[in-house]
Amino acid sequence: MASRNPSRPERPATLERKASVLEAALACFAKNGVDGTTIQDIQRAANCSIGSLYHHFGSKDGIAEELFIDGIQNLNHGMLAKLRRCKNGEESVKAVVGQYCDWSMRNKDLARCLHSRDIEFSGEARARLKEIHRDYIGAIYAWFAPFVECGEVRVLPVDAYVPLISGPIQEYVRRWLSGHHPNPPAKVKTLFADAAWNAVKG
Amino acid sequence: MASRNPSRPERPATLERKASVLEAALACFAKNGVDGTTIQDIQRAANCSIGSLYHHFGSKDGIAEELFIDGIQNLNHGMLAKLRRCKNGEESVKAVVGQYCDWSMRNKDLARCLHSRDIEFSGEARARLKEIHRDYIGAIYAWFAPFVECGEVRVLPVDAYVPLISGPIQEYVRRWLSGHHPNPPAKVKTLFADAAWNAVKG
DNA sequence: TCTATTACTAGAACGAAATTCTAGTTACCA
DNA sequence: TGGTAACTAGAATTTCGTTCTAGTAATAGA
Repeated sequence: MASRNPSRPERPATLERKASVLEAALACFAKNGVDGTTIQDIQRAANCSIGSLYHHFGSKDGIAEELFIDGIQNLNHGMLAKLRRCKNGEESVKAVVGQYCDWSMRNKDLARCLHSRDIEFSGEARARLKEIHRDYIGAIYAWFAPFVECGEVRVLPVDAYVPLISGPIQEYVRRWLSGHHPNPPAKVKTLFADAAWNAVKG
Repeated sequence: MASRNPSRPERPATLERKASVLEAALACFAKNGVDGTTIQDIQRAANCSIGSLYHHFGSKDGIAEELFIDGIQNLNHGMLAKLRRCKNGEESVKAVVGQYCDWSMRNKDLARCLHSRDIEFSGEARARLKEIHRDYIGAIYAWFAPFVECGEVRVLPVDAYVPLISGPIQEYVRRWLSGHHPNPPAKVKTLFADAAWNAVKG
């Protein structure tokens, strides 16, 4: 998309407009889901024209993609920042659960967006997500590697760690977000953190 | 939908046709996702007319709904059947994990359908699902209640059991189905079953 | 300051895909 | 054997994402 890789830099007002569109879109997505909101909904909520939307984002999914990617990066950065303040494996594992729980409660709409499976990612976005995920997982494994080496954390198939540690809290949050049950995840945070630690401690 | 609540009973050939449509639709959904397949795709694959599809299912989502509901019921029945052959809490908890794993591997396409979030359920379908879920959860809790009472299984917030027991295997299967990693869940089945038991044993 | 370039806005036109409508045809029951 | 309702068929309509065309406005370079 030439329009999204301008040869001349963007104008100052552009960032503001994009941000306002993203905010409006997130509100719409939160209310009616991605598939349930039309371009017109977003257009009206953001007070801008169709042309403007397509100029900045290229497509409806482009908007969702940007929200999704921003959201994931925000979540990832927060997680790594939290981890770096931990002293050992136990603290780290429990921090992962706690941080996921806290972030989801603080960013309910965004969390709902990350859980929704109905964004048709473009090849470009898929590649970007893969890269983000690779970097993130790399950083996470690098952080935990020493704890595994010294025996504080069990040696397991690599694909097993994330489901064992984050699976329960993710599932709980997913159910909470979709209105399946009313009890916010704060209630089970430490319970699930303990369970996660039990599942992977050496 | 009057056409789906006929005042006169359905004809014998109807079930057959509906089944062939569902089969064709599942194949399409598995290949291109629910959003990625058109009514025409299904129509061609099932060798029937648009009118016929709408007569029997009311909408594209109606087809997806029926697959989804059939799938969930199949999964649930299998689970309960398996549980009833267990002698104690430990066997039961581990059976839940194992059965979910086995079923997902045996019914990959259906499992993918159950994990997909892009079916827009009608109010009617939502109600039906709620009812199915209520019955199922009721049966599950009834099965486990004695083990909790005798202390073999821990007392926990009710909403915590499912995520603690099934969260990890569900997350693992989800990642496997979406091609995130290539290792089939059989590899971690007993590992996750043990973890589940550890999380809830008394 | 003037001018060329390009970001940006706007909304009408277009096209694809879901759904509805109309016109039958076929099976079953009285 | 006639009436009724399930069922089939596909053309017409609608909805909605996207593209196109025609501008306006900011900025860089002369």
